[in-house]
Amino acid sequence: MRSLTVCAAFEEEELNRLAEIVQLQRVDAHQTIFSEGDSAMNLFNVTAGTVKLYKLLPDGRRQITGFLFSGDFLGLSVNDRYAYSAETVAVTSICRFPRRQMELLLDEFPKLQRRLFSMASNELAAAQDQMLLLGRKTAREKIASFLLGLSQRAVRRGQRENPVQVPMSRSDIADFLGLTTETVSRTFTQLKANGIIRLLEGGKVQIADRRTILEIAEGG
Amino acid sequence: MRSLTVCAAFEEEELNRLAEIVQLQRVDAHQTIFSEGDSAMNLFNVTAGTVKLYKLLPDGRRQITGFLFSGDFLGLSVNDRYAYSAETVAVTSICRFPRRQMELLLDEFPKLQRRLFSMASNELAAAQDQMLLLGRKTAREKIASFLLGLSQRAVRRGQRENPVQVPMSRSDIADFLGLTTETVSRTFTQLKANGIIRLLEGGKVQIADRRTILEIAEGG
DNA sequence: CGTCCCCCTTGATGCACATCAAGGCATCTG
DNA sequence: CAGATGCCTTGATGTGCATCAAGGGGGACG
Repeated sequence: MRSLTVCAAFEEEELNRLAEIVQLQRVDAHQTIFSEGDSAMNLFNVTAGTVKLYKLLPDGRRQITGFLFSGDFLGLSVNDRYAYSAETVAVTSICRFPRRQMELLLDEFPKLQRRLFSMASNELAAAQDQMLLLGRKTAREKIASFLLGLSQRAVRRGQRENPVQVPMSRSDIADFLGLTTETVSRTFTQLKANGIIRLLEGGKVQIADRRTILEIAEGG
Repeated sequence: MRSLTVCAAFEEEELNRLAEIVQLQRVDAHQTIFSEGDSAMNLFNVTAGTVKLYKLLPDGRRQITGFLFSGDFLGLSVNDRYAYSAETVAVTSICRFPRRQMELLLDEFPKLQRRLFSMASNELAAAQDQMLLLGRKTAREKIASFLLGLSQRAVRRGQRENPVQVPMSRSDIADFLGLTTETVSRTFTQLKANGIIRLLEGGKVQIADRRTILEIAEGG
């Protein structure tokens, strides 16, 4: 029960009911949680670690549609199938909610439903930002936006905004931003050379010049 | 009241209550419905015509995040501000729901909330498809996907799937697909030359070879 | 402790699409 | 009806990022 308090931001009464149906599990890095097209049996909540969501084209081209961190939900589905695949980036802990039982709870607690809806709305807004990024930003702007985004989300989770933790590989970043690993690498190098960022140990990135990176991100 | 039946797919009891707060209005082509950042006073439902949603970068670069047709909703907001701008593509009829009153109704009719949630989920799935398109598809694949998407949505609205109605300009298509008008135009010309589509009067496009265009869209 | 492997970086080259430019055609307007 | 205007198409050229290629460094493991 106690451990459940880490299970996202729910309220007292809801928590008790959620506790009855939830299952907490730890997942190693680079493990598939579910695949696109799988029957959507569960809803998940990340409580620690990092998860990536992605879609594939038949020839293997990949688009990562989002990274999830502590507090984020995944598994919302359309007509009972997952619309994307989910894989851990690092060691991760997730809460698993059987979908059927979750739906019953939603009927019982409209507030809960409301919260989920508001989360979906936020995701939708994020998705639109990402479309703007993918369709209209340059490589440099994409990387700047990406770093800022990570930083801002870290703050919302109560972590430090700088240096930014970047737990995913260059290849994952590339597939998230619609670039190649080489371009991602070159762009990092270039931002470093400009004194805008510093690459630290353990996948951390120090934002040395926040103002400039903000300008770059917005197309300045 | 009668005219309200065109206001999307709601149920008897809900409809009566919705009728009290709704306002139907007709809007000319190329009119702004609301702008990104505006205080989100209303929720809208398109009952006829076409609307585009878009986001801008400070230097004017534009990404259209979606086109809306009869039955589609717009105006979901995060922290009371619209996350994008909305503009009519052609003459359009929309239902307007004051947001405050809509929220009260949502509390009263959980089913209504459920329906909105499911719509948001669908939009989210569509947004992820669009990310895949923007990040990883070629111009040819983008155009093929775009035409198929329009065709499929037309079917869902009960219209004919072929020829496809394409009410938006080349420039709008370009900003939706992350291309330029020139590339859109050239790609149409090329698909026409290959005998895969035919360009008809009045912005209609005949899909001559559905199988091939499907293959192209999925990266075949 | 050496070797393998993966990830990252850097360099050289190529190409898909952008940019720049111009002309056609339909619609609008005084 | 002449001129203006907006949208589309087509051609010539440019370029940002992809592709191809190779080497370096760190962690895993025998």
